[in-house]
Amino acid sequence: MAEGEQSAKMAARRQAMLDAAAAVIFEVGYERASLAAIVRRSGGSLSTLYQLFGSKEGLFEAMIVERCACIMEELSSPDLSARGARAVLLAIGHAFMRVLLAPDALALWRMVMAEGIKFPRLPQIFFSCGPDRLHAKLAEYLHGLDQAGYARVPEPLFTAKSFCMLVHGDLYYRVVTGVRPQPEPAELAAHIERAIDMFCRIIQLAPAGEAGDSGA
Amino acid sequence: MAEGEQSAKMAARRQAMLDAAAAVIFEVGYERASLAAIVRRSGGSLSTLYQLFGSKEGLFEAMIVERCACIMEELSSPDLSARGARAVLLAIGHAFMRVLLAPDALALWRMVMAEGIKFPRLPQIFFSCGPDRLHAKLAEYLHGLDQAGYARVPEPLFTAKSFCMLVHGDLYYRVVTGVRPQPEPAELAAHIERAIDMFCRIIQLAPAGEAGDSGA
DNA sequence: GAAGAACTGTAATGTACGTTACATTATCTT
DNA sequence: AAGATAATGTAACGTACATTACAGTTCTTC
Repeated sequence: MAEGEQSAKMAARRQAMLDAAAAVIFEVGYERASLAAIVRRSGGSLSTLYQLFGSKEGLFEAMIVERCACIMEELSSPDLSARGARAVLLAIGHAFMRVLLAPDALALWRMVMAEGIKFPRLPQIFFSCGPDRLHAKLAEYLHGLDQAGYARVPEPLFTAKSFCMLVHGDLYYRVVTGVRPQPEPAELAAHIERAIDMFCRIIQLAPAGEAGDSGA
Repeated sequence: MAEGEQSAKMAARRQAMLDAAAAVIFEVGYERASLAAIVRRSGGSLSTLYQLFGSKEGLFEAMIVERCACIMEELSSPDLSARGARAVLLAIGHAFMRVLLAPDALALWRMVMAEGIKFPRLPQIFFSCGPDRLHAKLAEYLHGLDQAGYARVPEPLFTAKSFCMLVHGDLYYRVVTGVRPQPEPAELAAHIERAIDMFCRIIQLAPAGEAGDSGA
């Protein structure tokens, strides 16, 4: 049990350092984040940090990988339980926006954009953890709607990607760049509904609720 | 004429420094870019740089402002001369993507995302130079289509934004993050056409060419 | 063409920080 | 509980770089 305690404690320290790194780096950016500030926040020591992660770059990569998995997890299993295709799409849209607009997800995306050139693995990991999985699930669902005759989705994957584009829309850009504050729930809901309306016209989904109740 | 030559020469130096700053900063990022490297590239001297821009931050802001205006200019006057609404939308889509996918525009967008927290003016300038103007013009055009009865566009501005979203789509994200290379012209054209097809369904534009020849 | 201003090159300064080294303390094994 | 192992705190090292100071050079202007 002693050994277990040992590694458990080290694992906790490791996690604390990842959390501190995320907090500091997300706030000021990779280059401006100092390891001293991270250690000050996490507890432990600089020596331990170097032992666990090898370098500043190592810590950064580990932190981003961990954050990608953690933040994007919710996107990989969308909730398809609502009654009616439009309701399902609405639920997916809401879950999507809830994840995207979470402060950590905003910061993560900024990091991926900012440091993707220097750390090419990051965007790859980000896409495979997040968008790729969601697109695949969504495409599958849309294909089901098509097969069942409730909608016309000749290109499910492209259509799934377009769904995401319409839903996050201009709003996401403005929030992530900080030119506008987070939307109030009502505004967000209105935004999503308008996007879903458009999307339903794209796939020619019957506007009323009668279609798609068990579509996929 | 002597004074004119003087300031003309200084203006050229200033421009060279802005260009060099763009080249270096776009390549390695703001923090990693050294003023020495910029001066080495631009010619002139560090002293002149400080005289013209005051500080590294001053140079950076000036460079971004200049680049925003320069890169986004093409977007503010979309070409509406094509025959038929769908052809106009296609032309706008192509111009839009040509601008967005230019290497400098990709780098500019990365900078706005990366440094927007530290330099809040940058995203504001970026949006007002680029997206805001394009959205307004496009909304105006779409409203014209609606008035003429060629399409149904109850919310022109939101619809214009959605147009941009659909056109740049997932493709833009992947190129700007570097997870995929620039598309070949054929692939790009196919992407845009699919997006326009979808958009035409949204606004219920007649698929054939008979409508909208002088719609706006 | 000489006085003066503006521009340039280089060196100096101060600071911040990644990384390493080492002495000290805590933890685990037996 | 003693010895071995690992974690911590601190300090030192080297480097990179923004910013300033200054001496030399070129251009402007009368």
